[in-house]
Amino acid sequence: MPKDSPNDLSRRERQVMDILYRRNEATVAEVMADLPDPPTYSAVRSILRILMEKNLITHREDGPRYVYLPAVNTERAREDALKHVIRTFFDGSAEQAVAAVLRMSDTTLSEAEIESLRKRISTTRKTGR
Amino acid sequence: MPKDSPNDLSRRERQVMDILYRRNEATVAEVMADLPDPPTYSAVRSILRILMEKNLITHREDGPRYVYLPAVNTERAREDALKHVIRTFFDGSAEQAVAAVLRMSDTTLSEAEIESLRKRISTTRKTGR
DNA sequence: GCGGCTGTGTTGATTTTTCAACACTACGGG
DNA sequence: CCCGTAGTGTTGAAAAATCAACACAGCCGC
Repeated sequence: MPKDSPNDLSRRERQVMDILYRRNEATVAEVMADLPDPPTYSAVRSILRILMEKNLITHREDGPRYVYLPAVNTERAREDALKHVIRTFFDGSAEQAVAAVLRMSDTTLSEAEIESLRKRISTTRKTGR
Repeated sequence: MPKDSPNDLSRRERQVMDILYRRNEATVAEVMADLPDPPTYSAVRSILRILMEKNLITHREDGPRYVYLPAVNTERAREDALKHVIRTFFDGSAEQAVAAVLRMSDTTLSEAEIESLRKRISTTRKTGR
């Protein structure tokens, strides 16, 4: 079996990574605030330290404190996440997955968004092989 | 923060759940075969036992052995997985997520699949608000 | 100047996860 | 009939993850 990076993370590590992806970047306090069943400040910092050691995140200084952010290309992380879901839940079929999203989103996709997707699909169709 | 069931699982537990979702059901041997860095037969059974205790999977007897399968509605699990990815990586925008899938899948989506999506989108457009 | 905040650095205990070992049962072949 | 194989049930040890405590530094207001 190929290795599957996000699946190598522990529970807390994954929760923290998700938060960082969601917020793009965050301070310790922000991560802590978003964690379910938040542990102490110290504990959160421990997890961040481990993620640093694994080179999954970096940090920059923002005045007096650190701001943490994912080390990888966000684009890449997104693709990996989508691929994983498609493979795990939709038998590898991107089409099925898209169909499911559309079904789920009936009420939330705006006219404009749908129109833009229609255009994109037309384009793909022309250029696709 | 709302609780986020799949994120409550440990590393191995999640790996096993993913395998079960992917295969729909599996024997211990099959799960073991699909696990990265597979531990012993016993170890795999331990994880399955724990997942049973958490009511995340069930098993049925197939002749001499057990076949394990996810306890929940697959449909529901799929939606949850998609929602999680959309929320975590696409800022909650289903449209962006779909666009990313289409971009990724240029070469793998067949004409027929694309056509069927176009139809689906037209429909959604008519009935959606 | 100095006490209180807010932050980081580091260490060690606790808890959970992960794993393997062992005992036992059922079945099929020689 | 007896052995080997292929399973399950159960237990406990080993490793990893999780957490909290403590020490220290900088800054701000009084």
